[in-house]
Amino acid sequence: MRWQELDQQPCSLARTLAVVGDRWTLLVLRDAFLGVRRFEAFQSRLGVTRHVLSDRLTKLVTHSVLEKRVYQERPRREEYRLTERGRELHPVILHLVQWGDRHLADERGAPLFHRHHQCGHRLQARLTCAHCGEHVEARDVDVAVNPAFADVLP
Amino acid sequence: MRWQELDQQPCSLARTLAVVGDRWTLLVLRDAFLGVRRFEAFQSRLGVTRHVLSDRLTKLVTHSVLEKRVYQERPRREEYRLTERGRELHPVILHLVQWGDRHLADERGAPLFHRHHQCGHRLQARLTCAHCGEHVEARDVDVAVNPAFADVLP
DNA sequence: AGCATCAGTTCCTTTTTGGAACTCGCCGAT
DNA sequence: ATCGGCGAGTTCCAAAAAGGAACTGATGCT
Repeated sequence: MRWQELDQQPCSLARTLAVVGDRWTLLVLRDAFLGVRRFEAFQSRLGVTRHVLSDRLTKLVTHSVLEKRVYQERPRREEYRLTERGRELHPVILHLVQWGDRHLADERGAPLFHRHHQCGHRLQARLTCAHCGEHVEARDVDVAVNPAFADVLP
Repeated sequence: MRWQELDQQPCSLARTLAVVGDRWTLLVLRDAFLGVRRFEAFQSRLGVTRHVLSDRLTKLVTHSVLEKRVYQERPRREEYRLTERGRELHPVILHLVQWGDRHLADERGAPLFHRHHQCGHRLQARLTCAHCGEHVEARDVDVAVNPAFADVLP
């Protein structure tokens, strides 16, 4: 299979990665969550080539993760802002960050501190079940094939 | 910046992506969570080239996300199993899957159904604060630079 | 007129992927 | 004892993506 054909797979992870799984894309989103909106700002913060950045931003706009908004006429300039869809990717980034904080930090600890605004404590992310509210781990999840996909999935 | 230098960045997201951010890596982990352990099985399910698969598995073992375990001598054969570190990446995959379920599914719905074993309901993942238990969204998180990194971070 | 800013684009080189075939150790059947 | 098969890779080459640096185009500032 080619990476380009990922969006046609009968798998939500594959389809999602077709949108955000390219190199640099999640780093662009990290910066977007930190408030970055302009091309130049993304470019200088990430150090990614302008070519690749342009490609990633365009792709994110195509999939409605970011939206382009005019912030100045004459000369016309546009910036990129997270959409609601884009904000829904926040848990993904937060869990990736916390995994790095736990396993890849040096003696100085995590580069950034995350605090839960409402309770004031250091944020430790947990995945819970929206129905019962309990903490969920990999072993607590039963996976079943949707019968509508029974012909293409094992 | 080159993608290879990502692991030296003062950012946990960048460092984590240096481990799991390459093409195919998260799909390998998806299959690992579904119980796949053998090279041939990963290869035929993913359709990725053997070359790339070999590279990704080796990298995941290097970072202790998977471990290699002998399951047969003569001829010696090894399989790949998730470690505790690897299992901690489950929330990342689950959130990516649910984002795809919500935004990229066709009329048949999600390809896989996830059920919370303990409560029996369809699993809807939520990120909560381990301290107060409340649901956390992007806007509820205050980010601050760790003073130990003040010289290199804005 | 000349320089600067921002958001890209263009051109060319270096890395990564993709695809297919090949290796190695061993087993079991002919 | 040779032949084919299995499992886990490795090798080789072509195609695609990323890296680097310079260039464009509209406009505003001095």
